[in-house]
Amino acid sequence: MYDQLKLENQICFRLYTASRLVTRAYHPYFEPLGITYPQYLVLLVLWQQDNLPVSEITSRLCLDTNTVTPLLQRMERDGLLVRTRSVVDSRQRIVSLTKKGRKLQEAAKDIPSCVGQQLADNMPSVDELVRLTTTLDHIINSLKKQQQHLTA
Amino acid sequence: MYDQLKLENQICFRLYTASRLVTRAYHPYFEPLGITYPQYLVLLVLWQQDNLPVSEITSRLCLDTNTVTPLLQRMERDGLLVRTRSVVDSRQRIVSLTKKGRKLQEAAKDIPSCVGQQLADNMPSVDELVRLTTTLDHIINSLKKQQQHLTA
DNA sequence: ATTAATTATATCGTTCACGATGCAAAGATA
DNA sequence: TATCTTTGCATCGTGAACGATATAATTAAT
Repeated sequence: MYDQLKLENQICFRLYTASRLVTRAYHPYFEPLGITYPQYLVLLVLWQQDNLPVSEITSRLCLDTNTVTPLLQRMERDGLLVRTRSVVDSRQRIVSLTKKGRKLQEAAKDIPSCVGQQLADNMPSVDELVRLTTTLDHIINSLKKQQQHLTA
Repeated sequence: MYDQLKLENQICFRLYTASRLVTRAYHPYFEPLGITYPQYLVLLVLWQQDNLPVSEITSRLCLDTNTVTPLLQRMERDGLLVRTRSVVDSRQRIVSLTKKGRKLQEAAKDIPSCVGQQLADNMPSVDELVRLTTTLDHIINSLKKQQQHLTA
């Protein structure tokens, strides 16, 4: 039995599990709003800056168009946004929030603190969450560089 | 604009992205073996202890049967394992590795260190990875407790 | 021993992720 | 201007995740 193949020694498994459980913690808050977690991420981007081309959304979320395009199509179907063709470059699709999509921001503004509290509850220190953030950024930036041939 | 709704302030997004990118880092190693990341997790469990009921696998991976059952079916289809009915409790399905599934352990034993090196490369310190592990365990255990009504 | 409740797993439908491929518009080159 | 390449997005197929529901076997209760 190789020690490095034990489940409890896998950082990847911890990341994978933590990510799933945290997403699951958001679910009860999303359900009444009729959105999913990835849709929430798209909304976060657009609330911060509206009228973006698809490429900008994929870039900010580190996702590819084959994930984002269908995601945006469903959100358009649900009346959260519209996708218009750019006038300057008709290959580009400009994504804009509808009134409904913009209005959701108000309803969502308390969600992060609610989930954050759940996380902080059994947490030794707030400092730990700060360090977590820094470490995750290291991992993300490192892997983004190494995988640029895939995303760029 | 609410600060707590900015993408760069979301721990959840970092976890989600880090998890995806790390999984993606494993992909080149899995492809020649013909397995996926979740299938690798199942193999990790079974390499550690063979002949487990489905419930034990779901429990160790923090996944539900509606995810694991199809996963096991695909792995059985690919000849990595077999699912037999328990004699003592015929509701239970005992999952056992085939020769092919057991043999993959040899081929996989160097994967963790390869990916680990990629991670450690742009990492300030090894200590940081240790703290990450601890923090993720805190999050996982805390959320597992809170979400027990869903998984148990 | 029936009936009722619980448990173990399976099925179904929807929504991601993502590799591979396609296609039309824009830009570069000849 | 014709062609060649690149870019931006879309489509397709497969494999997860997961809520909801179903089914058969075990256990508990009457």
